[in-house]
Amino acid sequence: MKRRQIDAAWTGNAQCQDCGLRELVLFADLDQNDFNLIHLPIEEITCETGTVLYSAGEEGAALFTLRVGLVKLVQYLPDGGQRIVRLLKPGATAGLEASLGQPYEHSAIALRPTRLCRIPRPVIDRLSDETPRLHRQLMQRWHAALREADGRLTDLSTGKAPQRLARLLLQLVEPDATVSLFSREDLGAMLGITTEHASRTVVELKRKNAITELSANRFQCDVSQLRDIGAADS
Amino acid sequence: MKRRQIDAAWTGNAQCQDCGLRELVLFADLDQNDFNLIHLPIEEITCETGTVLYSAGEEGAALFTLRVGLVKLVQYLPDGGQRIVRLLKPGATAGLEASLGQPYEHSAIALRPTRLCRIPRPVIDRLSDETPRLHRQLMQRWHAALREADGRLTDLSTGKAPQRLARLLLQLVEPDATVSLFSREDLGAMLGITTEHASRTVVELKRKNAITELSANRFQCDVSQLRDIGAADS
DNA sequence: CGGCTTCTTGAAGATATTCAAACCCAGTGG
DNA sequence: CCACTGGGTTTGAATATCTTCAAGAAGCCG
Repeated sequence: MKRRQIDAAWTGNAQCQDCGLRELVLFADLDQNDFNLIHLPIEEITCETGTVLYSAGEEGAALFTLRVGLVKLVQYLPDGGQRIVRLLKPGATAGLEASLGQPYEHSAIALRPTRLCRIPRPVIDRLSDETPRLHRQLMQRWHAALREADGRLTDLSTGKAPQRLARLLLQLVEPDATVSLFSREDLGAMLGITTEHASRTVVELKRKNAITELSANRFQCDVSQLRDIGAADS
Repeated sequence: MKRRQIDAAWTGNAQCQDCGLRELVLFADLDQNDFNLIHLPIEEITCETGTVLYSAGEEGAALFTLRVGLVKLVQYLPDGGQRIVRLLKPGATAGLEASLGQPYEHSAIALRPTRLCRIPRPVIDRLSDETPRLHRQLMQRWHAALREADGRLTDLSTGKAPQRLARLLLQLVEPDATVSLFSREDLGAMLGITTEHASRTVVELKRKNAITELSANRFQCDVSQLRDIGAADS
């Protein structure tokens, strides 16, 4: 897996006022006066699978809003292994710690081609001082992140491997009942199992026809069967 | 285990300005003017092991700051089992969701005799509107809760049972190298293993003399050995 | 076509679960 | 006082699940 830093992937300055995701993103509540407070460019970044948005321990210089794609937050374990701590979907925020002046706690890596907005910390600081409207949104973000984290524990770290995988798939299905899966290594790091066992488990669900491989790592899901498997292990 | 609701356990109204934990608690940054905004009583509550502070799904009417003791936040699984999502130690905050007007996401239950302050939501709302000083603290709380949650995943849901238990013990040791443990059932719910296996694992650490039972559920810890066990499984 | 990585498969052994039974201990009532 | 009871804990044995190590298959890229 090639890992590129994000320096070269600049797309252009964002037009937040016209953002199609206004409802979703951090600036949902801001008005025109608030936008006038922004004096630093908010970049819109496009990057491909494997791109490292930031690394654990770095100074938190910016915060990211995900527009398209999928991003993993990973923490490295004492023994060198990695554990995926959270998955970010469009509308989610990465690097919230930055808004508190803290270094990043995870490494953020794109799992698919991804588009996101990079909001420099000074912008957050400025807005934070001037408008309370941002606070509500920031808190909501913290809250959402925490729910995600709790859910990861109850959904993806509890029960047998097939249950966990089924629940993960249910979190990832598109409205058309398809899923793009990522590498078996990442799957293992998500579910807390070995790469090999992740592979076996995928095969097992395929054998049961709970999922059907359409093309490389794209699957058609039998949602109701996945729900059965995820709920109680038969 | 008897579970009492907290109605009867009222100790008195808190004197926040004089609070010995000012550094630790939510109101650390407030000044006299801010305190004047508080028009509802902040109760100081004392409760014993097993007391339910609040239950998942209830309207979030207040937020709690833990002064003494230990509190578990549990989420109930689809299959009826419970998983302990977080452990709160003195200085931590329970029920942050309340400050966003959301229902509680967990049930909070005391694992030991506990003292805490109950801050009604209107107080938070009022202060939130009037003083930005509270925001920083609230964010810090969210941040801390999130770190806790992430840590639970990497420390206590990864690796073999003895490793997990060792790491949990290290989180709980007092300065004098002793630990008060809770029930085997709760241990299992923390570590993601069965009650029986939790029991066996405790016995195993006792056999290795990594811990020594002083009295019922009080142990003397060999911290350095626990660290070894927690790091790599031998 | 190599050479590389990722995915899959196999088999042996380690680790955890399940179900059942024994145990301990505190509280109850005869 | 002692037997009885009920909760939580411990133990045992059989089984299920996961890991480990090793090797083969399948893709991908130069």
